[in-house]
Parts: sequence; structure tokens; C-alpha cells
Amino acid sequence: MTPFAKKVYRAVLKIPIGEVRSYKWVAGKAGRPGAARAVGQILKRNPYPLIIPCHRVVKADGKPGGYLRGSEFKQRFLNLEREISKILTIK
DNA sequence: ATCATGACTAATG
DNA sequence: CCATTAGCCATGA
Repeated sequence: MTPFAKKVYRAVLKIPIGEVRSYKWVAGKAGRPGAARAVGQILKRNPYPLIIPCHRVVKADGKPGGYLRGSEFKQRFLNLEREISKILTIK
């Protein structure tokens, strides 16, 4: 676990349910604006799958981005989160 | 120290 | 909307 990785995960954990942020956004929060690509590397080697909401991190252009096996699951999961947050009125 | 590797980005055709 | 292109950067070998 590198210090940069820590910051990245810390930032990702802050993303509210039903919302998404770009890799770039995370990079900035991690103190290294422009390291969006590196962020991908970190999430890719995610030590705690399912604990870290890496599915809420998408590309800057809105596309799903990557995920285990592909991005299909990611896309659907985000929809579910949006709905549940709406129903339960979670910010 | 050097080099290759992407779950990226912004610009262009 | 899709493809290409050059720039970017932490990591690991």
C-alpha cells in the first residue's frame, strides 16, 4: 500500500451512494491532478474489492470505464445505487 | 535509474 | 458516435 494509493482509496470512499466521480476528480483529491491514469492503476489493483466503491469512479466523458471482466456490471450497479438512494432518500 | 504498462483525458477527424 | 493521437503518471520489474 503506497501513500498515493491510500489517498486514492480515501477519496473514493467519500463518494456518496448513487453518485459518480471521474478518475481525474479522484486524482485531484489524491493531491496529484493529472494522474488520472495512475488512479486507474491503483483501483485496478484494488486490495479490497467491494469494500472500496470503485464502481462509482467513471471516465471524464461519462463512459463506465473499466471493471472486473468489463464494464457491464458496473453500469447496472450504478443504476441500482441511484434508485436505492432515491427511495431511501440518502444523499 | 530506466522502461513498459494501463480501469485516463482532451482534442481532432 | 467511433477511432486515433499525444500527453500524463504512479507502479513494478
